[in-house]
Amino acid sequence: MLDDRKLAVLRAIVEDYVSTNEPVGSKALAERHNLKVSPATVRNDMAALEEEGYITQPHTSAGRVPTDKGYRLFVDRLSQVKPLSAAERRAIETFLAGAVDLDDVVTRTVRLLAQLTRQVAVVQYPTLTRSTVRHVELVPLSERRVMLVLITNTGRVEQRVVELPEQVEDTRVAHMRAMLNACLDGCGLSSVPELVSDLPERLPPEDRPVVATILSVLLETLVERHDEKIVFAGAANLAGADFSTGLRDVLEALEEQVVLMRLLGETSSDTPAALTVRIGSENPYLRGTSVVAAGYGSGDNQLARLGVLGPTRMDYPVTMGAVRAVARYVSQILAAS
Amino acid sequence: MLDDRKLAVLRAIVEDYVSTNEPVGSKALAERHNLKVSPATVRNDMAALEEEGYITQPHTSAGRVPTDKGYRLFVDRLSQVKPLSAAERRAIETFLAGAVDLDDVVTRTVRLLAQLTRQVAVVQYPTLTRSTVRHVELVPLSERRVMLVLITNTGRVEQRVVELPEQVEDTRVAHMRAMLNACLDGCGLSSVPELVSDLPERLPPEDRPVVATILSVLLETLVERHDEKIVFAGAANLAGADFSTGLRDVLEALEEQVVLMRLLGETSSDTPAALTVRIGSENPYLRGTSVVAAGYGSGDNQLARLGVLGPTRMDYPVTMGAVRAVARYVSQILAAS
DNA sequence: ACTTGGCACTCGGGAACACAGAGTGCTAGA
DNA sequence: TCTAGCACTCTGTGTTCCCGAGTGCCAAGT
Repeated sequence: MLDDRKLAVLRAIVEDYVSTNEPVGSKALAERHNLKVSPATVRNDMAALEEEGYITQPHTSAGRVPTDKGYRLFVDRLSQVKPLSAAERRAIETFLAGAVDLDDVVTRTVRLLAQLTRQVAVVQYPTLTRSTVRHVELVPLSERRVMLVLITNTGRVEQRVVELPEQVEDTRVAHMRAMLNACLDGCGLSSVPELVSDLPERLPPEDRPVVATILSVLLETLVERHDEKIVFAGAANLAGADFSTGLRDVLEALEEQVVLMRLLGETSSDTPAALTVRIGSENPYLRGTSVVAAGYGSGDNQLARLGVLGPTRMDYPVTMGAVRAVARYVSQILAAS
Repeated sequence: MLDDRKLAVLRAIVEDYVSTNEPVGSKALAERHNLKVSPATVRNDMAALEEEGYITQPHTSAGRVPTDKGYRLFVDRLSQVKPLSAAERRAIETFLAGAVDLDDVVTRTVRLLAQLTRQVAVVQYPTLTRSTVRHVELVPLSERRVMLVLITNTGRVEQRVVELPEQVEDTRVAHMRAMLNACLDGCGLSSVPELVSDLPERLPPEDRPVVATILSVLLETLVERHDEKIVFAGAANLAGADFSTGLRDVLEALEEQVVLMRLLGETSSDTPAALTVRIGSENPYLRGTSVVAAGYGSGDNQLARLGVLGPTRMDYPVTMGAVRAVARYVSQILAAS
């Protein structure tokens, strides 16, 4: 049904349309790409492609524009991820190397990605649930208050103030801290509820209410932060582009953690680090945009996702190259720290 | 030069233009506000106001539009801050009361303000320099690495990983922690450099290199975070409004911490909590926008600023009311925690 | 069987134009 | 000092017209 030349025509249409932002006609197409056939032939192919739903014309007697289906075919079969230039790779490396803590890594990453792709970049914070406890700290603030600090192996720090039901001396706090660390150190966060479930029972009765209070806050922290934090950058890049769904909708989606999460998508368990591309109507909520995302994380376990969001009409090979490269570098950084 | 009626005319022009977004003419003005004079008289007044530079006409034979100078006069002398409704106040209270930590307070505040004003809200994190040390924590991560955690009285937590020059046992770490806390607890952050300057000398020689390393990281943290973190929300509200300086510029400014900082302005030392309004060209960098800001903080010392950014054509009385109210509530929350 | 050139057709977008309406400035009168 | 009237000047809108890019289709060529 679709011979090689028709595919070549589709590829050419996508490439031209992406670079010019104007519907591309048969004549211009035949000469710009050396297809070695006449415009008339191209027209026939275009008619076939349109018949199949890969391209469409905005109105009669205008050039053709790729449909979501067309982009999909292009991404899947007609294009190759374009690797970054050496200069770009160096820039990434040096820029990310300067990060001092997890917050900084994430902030730098999202800015870097935005600048590299000239789109809106989105980065999800490493998921708590898949990381492990590195340390639990109890800091006495006053007689009846302690601050609970949870440090994970990804460098993430969560803290909460705990109001204690009774007055507790510092030595007892220190003891509880030792207790907690002995119990939890190195364990996966998802197994924490299980591990602490019988902890109060193993303690002297007088400690139980206090420890129970602390544990309830700890568990609450785990649950609350279960839905993950997401940051974005490069909103200014939206100014130029035009979205079928208004600019307002896009900006609103960016500030809605939940929507953003859905857009980034879940890490598919089989090929965790692979690039995911969602084109136009394939996206939940935001149908006028495309999302290119990838998982990242230290070593084998994927911690979270990052990606960019842009108009359907984007340069997929380049964008995919940038996302993939950044995901890899961030993974390296996290693994090293 | 400007009698009462002319001022009334100016006020009416500002109010009408803000609500309709269209140049306001003499006829409509004379009937909508009961000025008890004829359009012709209003025209004369308008001519005078234009002469003085308070209003201008986009083109001959269109209505008048306030200039920056006109808005300035309106804000300074012709309007009163409009207090929030009881329902709004309750909403603020309940919404902010649910915050669990400082991050949460800031996030909720910025969203609240954006929703309340339908503009872009900007909130600066409480300045480290004016807060005090509540606790310093050293958490051993491995033989040669500790995590330094700094907790301030505003609930802010800064953490850094410190690479030690030599292997250090946990007991020594505990000792250093006690040392540090004895030295710094309750002190203002700005006095930390001074306080720790002679600390190594008071220690046994074998501890000096390690402590010096830790201190250098501590000081670095203070310096680096000196330029403060700023967050914003409500960018979607920009979609409708039109800015003389392109939308792109505004979005770029929002992502530039430095620019944003300049826009919020410094807390004027004499009247710290007062509302600051910068109109159009009074703003550095972004001249097409207005900024309404106020300081906030627990008790007397102003910790940081918050505010909104919007088109010059905004409803100043309402916006100022919202900013003032939110600043007060946040201050309360911070003082209580 | 596919490709090519030719040709008539169809729209969108821009230029030219006219026109109504809103608003102004000015002058003369109350 | 205010008001009424009047002539003038714009912008925005609607209309018309035309050009050109692009198409679909057909018949001829390879």
